[in-house]
Amino acid sequence: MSKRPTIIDVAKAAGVSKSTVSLVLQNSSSVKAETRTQVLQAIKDTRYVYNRAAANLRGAGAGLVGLIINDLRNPYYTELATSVQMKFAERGYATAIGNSDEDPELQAQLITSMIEHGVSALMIAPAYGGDDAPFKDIQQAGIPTVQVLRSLSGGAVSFPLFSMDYMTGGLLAADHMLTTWGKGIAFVGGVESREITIERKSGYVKKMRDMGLDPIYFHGESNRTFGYETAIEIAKNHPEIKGIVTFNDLVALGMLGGFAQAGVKVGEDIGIVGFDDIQEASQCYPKLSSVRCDVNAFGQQTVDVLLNWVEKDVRPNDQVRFPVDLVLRASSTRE
Amino acid sequence: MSKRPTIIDVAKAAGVSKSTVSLVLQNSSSVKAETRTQVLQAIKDTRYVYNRAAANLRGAGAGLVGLIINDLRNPYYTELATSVQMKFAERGYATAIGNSDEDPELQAQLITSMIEHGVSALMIAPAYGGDDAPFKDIQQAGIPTVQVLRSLSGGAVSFPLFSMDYMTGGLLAADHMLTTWGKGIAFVGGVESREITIERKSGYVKKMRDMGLDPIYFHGESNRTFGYETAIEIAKNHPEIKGIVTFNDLVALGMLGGFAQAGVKVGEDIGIVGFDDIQEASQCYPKLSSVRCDVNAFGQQTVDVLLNWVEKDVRPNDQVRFPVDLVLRASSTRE
DNA sequence: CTGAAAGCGCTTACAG
DNA sequence: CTGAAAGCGCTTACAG
Repeated sequence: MSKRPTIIDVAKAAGVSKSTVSLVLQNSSSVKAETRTQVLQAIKDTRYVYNRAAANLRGAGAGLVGLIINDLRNPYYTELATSVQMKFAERGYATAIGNSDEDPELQAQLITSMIEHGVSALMIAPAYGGDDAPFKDIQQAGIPTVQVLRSLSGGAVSFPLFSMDYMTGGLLAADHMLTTWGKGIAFVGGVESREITIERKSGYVKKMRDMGLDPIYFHGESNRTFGYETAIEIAKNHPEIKGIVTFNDLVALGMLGGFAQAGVKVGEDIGIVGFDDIQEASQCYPKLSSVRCDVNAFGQQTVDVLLNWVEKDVRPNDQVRFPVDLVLRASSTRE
Repeated sequence: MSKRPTIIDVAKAAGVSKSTVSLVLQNSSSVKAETRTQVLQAIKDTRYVYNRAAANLRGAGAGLVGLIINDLRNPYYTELATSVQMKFAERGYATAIGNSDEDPELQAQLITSMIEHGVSALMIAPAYGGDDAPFKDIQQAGIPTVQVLRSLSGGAVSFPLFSMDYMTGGLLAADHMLTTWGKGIAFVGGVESREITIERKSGYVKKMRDMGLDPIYFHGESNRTFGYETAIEIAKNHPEIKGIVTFNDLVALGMLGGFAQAGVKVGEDIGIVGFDDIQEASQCYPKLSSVRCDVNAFGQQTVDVLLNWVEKDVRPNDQVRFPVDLVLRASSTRE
């Protein structure tokens, strides 16, 4: 209805040609300061808003990047989304965040839509399953893309992977638990055979095997509910289990509730260590030991690398792992 | 690099004109089925991807909507984002989610960026503060916009507000607490004098006043940390407080941790009722009573109304309130 | 330092 | 039911 003013309206108002306005818009240094000021004023006056679609069509970068997350309900990913978006904003890019909710169909739709909208780069924490047609499309479109925190197993297409050193994290956690709570250490959470599950339990498995022990698994969805239910199950039927390493903090937090319900004292009767060290880990009761993954720093640095790829055509390494460490709190340290 | 195929390439491959391809792309009924099939095949063959920028420029809707959330770390808003995005996807729109993180500057940046990218509609859970220039821009651009779950106080610009019936929620909670735990009922959380705080505590305040009681407030950030700290403070210095109504579940959840730490038994020594009924409320220990706001249904319906505005030019009412109810669980019911 | 002109990939009346 | 032509609002060499 109220037609948006265009670059031409601004040019008229400022008494220059539209080329000059365009130059001002991109901060070109070849415009006289005085002219520039006039144009800027005209932009204000006309309430002009830049039309990305037109700019984009003509070949300019869209200034748009896409972030696709597999589970926006998980604070770990939410923290990633937050830090990534801020960093992108800082560098002048708008971030379109999409939540695939672990659904490969939705993920495909999101990817298509982002390509259509002309994103300059893509960061994806992939959902599992589905075919890799959408990934092929990304590749075909030549869009710089990294996968983060999770890797797609095999497949014809592969993007550089930025993730945490989950193996070491699991090793640290398992070592600490074995030392503090004896041999009956179980691993809880993670859908079996998924790439990410294999990674996250690898350290635990290795440590157990090294000690000549058999790993004990309770695989399942990595959310609070599964943790809650598994805690009750363990309290009832598994007196041999003395300590638990979880797939992530969400599971651990759920277990805290389950054990409380069952009257088992965490940090006394049984030890738990989580994974991710989300904020809540230090705000629950008892406070949760956890493998700390500094997702904030991770997000920021990954953005920098990705934008280097976009702007300077520097392709990153195929795999980058960020270090993790173990934070000890009441849930796993007998006092 | 690998140049994206255009509508012309497809036309060539299919042996038709580019107009026909365009028609097929928009599912026009005036294309012969046979021709359509050919074109579709050509699209597959050429790995053509639609270029929104071009379409958008020529006047077609961008198929893009924007959702701006004030706090992506709060599960309540995350659930909203999830349901809203899915509903939009169902109706053929891509959703760009942005997190203002309660920062009016960032919010302004997000708004500008979304306008530039030509969103067809905007849904905003606003951050407070800052001037309303960005909102004026939205209005000027004529973009159908609703504010959700939070209202901007006053201001020159106003958009239809879709929210919950917080007043009734507070009334129900306060009534229940007064009946079950006696007169010493406090309200915890919410930054004083913010519109949303006033709304969320209004029911509690009214109920207390009606009973001839003075309201007791502990205002602050509405997160776990504040809840945790306030619980410890109350355990130490406020034996007169027997029950608590919180601003939201996050605060209540934090208090659960604080009281556990302090050795106060929630549901026995003191009662707590939360607000929002996020998933975690039924998965913590003790389970949390809460004012249930069905944010999922809310999100879906709000999307429908907003898209009706976009597609059929039906402007919604200035204010719509969704009903809430009280869910009783162990945290507030003495057994 | 600034202007005139071409063109990005679509959609949309308008003919046929 | 399909094609030829104009135009959306920018950017980008190219002159001047």
